[in-house]
Amino acid sequence: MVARVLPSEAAIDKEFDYLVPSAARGVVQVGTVVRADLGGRRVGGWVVETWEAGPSGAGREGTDRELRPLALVSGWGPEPEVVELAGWAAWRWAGRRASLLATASPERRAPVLPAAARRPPATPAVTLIPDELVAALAGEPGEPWVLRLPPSADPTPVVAWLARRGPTLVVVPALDRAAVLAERLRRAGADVAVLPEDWAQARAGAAVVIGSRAAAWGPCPGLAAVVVIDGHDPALIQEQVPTWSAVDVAAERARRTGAPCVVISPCPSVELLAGARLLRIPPDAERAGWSVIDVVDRRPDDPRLGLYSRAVVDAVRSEAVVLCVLNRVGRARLLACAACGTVADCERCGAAVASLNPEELSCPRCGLTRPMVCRSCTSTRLRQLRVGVSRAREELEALAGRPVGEITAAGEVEGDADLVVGTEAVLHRRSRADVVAFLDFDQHLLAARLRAPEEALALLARASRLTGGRRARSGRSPGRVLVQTRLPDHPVLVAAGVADPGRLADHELAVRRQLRLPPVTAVAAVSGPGAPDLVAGVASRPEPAVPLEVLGPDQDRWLLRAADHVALADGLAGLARPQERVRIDVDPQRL
DNA sequence: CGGACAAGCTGA
DNA sequence: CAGCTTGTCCGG
Repeated sequence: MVARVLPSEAAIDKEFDYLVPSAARGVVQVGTVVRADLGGRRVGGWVVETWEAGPSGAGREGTDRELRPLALVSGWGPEPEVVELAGWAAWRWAGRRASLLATASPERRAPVLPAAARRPPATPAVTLIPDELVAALAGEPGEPWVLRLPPSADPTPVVAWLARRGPTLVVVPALDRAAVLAERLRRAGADVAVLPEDWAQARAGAAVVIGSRAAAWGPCPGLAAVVVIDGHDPALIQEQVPTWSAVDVAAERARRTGAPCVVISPCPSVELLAGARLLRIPPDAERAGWSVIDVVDRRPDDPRLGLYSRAVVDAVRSEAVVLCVLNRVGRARLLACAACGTVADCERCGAAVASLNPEELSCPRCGLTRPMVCRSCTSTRLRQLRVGVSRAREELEALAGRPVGEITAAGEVEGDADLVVGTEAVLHRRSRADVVAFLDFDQHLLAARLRAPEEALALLARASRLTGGRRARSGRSPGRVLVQTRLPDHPVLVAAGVADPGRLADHELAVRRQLRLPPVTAVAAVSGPGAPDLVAGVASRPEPAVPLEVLGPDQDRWLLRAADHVALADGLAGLARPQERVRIDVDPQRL
C-alpha cells in the first residue's frame, strides 16, 4: 500500500509518496496523521490519497524509484471528506491546504479513539422553527438557510430539533457560548463533544459536536446537519491567511454531504443573505426578543451637558445594573486650549493629540508625547472636547453617586460594579444588564468602514441580548437599550427600533450594488512586499482567462475584483506568486 | 522548511 | 583561487 503525504510544513506545499508498513495497513486512510522522512529530516503530514502498490512496489506515475516507508503513524486525523474540503477551501481563499488541515486536526496526537456515543437530545418542547424549514428539510438539500432569531432567543431548541436527524455540527463565535449550549444539550440527554478538548470523542462519533470557528473543520462522522450560531459575527472569519469564513466552510461542507445548513443570526449581514434562503419567525415573536431601543436625540441638547442626557443621568442614578459604552479609551481624544481655543495637535505629524492620563498629551498616530501645554499660547488649561472612557468614569461617578467600574480591552477596574463604563469590551465581558447605554453611538454609525452600519446593528443586538429582550424577567423591568445620537432616523436605529433587521439589509445591499462591492462582486485585498509584483501580473497575464479588475493601491493595499467567488479564485490561482511575501485577503473584513 | 549545490563577490 | 555569501532547487 502506498500513501501520498502532504507535509504539515505549509511552505513545502507538495505531495510525496511513501510505502505503508504492512503493520499499519489497517489504520492508514485519507486524513491519517503521519510522520515521514523527507530530505534528511522528519516531517509531520497528512495522508491525502492511498492505493495498492503495483508489482514494482513503486509510485504510481511512472516514478519507478524505490519508495521509503512511512516513519510513523501518529494517529487519527480529519475525515476524508474534510481533506477534500481543505482542497476546495485552499482554492476558494487562495491559501495552502496544510494550514487548513492543521485546523481540522487534533491539537495533540490521537492514536486511539473512545467508543462512539451518539445519543441524540430529547425532542424540544418549544421550538422557534418555521414550518417552511420543517417542510423543506424533508425535501431536496439546497442552499443554506438563514434563520433570523432575535437576540434573546435561545437557539438550543433548534439545535436539538436538528440533532434528532443525526450527528450535528454546531459552530459558535466564541467558546463561552459553546459551553453554555453544550450544557443545555447535555441536560436534554444528548452526547455532546466540545472542540478542541473532545476532538477524539467527536472523531469517534457524537450526537452533537460544538466548537468555535475551527469546528467548521471538526470531525463529525455521519454528518446530518450543520448549524452556525450568530452567523453575522466577524469572529467566524479567520484573520490569518487563508481568511476562511466558518459560515462558508460549513455551508460547503453541508452541501457536499447533502446535509442541511442552518445559519442563525439576529441581524444577518448582506453577505449571509446572498445565496441563502431567509427564514423568519412571526414578527411578534421577533419583536419580543429585541429590547426596547430608546433613541435619545441629542440635537436639541445643550452641548454643555456633554455625554450625559437626562435619560442617561436618570438611568445611572437608578438602582439598576447599567453598562455604558463609549468607544474611546483614555481621558480625552480631542482637546482645545481653554485660553486661545486652538485644538491640541502633534508638533511632529499634525494629528490631534489625546490625553491618556492627566499629566501628558500623546499622539495616537506617531506616539510623540508632551506635557499638557497649548502649543500656540503655552497655557496649561485644556478643555476636553471628546471625552474618553477614563474621564467618563470620573464624571459618571460624580453624576451617579455610586462606584463606577471601567472595562476596556486593556483590562478592568472594578469591572463587576453595577454601573460600568467601557469600550465595546463591556458587551463581551458582562453577560446581564438592565440597561445598556451607548453614550456616543454616532461614532459607530459614521465610521468610515463599509460594514460599519451592520456592525452597529450587531452591537444593538448584543445589547438586546444582555438586557434580555422586551419581556420582563421575574422581578425585573424589561430590558432597555439607550442610544444617544444626532442621527435618530438612521436605518440602523430604525431597523433595531422596529425589530426588523431586514430593513438595514435592504439598505446596505443597495449601497453594495452602487459600489459594486461584495456580495454583488467578490474581492481580495493584496498587500505585503510582493504585492506590486503580483498585481503587475494581473495585467500581463498571457491569456485573458478570468477578468480581474485592479483597484488601488490605497495605503499599500490593492483590491482585486471579480464577478463572483469562482472567478476570483480562478483568477488568483492563475497568477504567478512573486518571490517576496504577499498577503492575499479574500473577502477582506476591512473595506 | 532546511539542506545541497551553484553562481557570484572579495581579498591578496 | 579559496572561502564566503546569496540564490535556487528539491525532497518520495
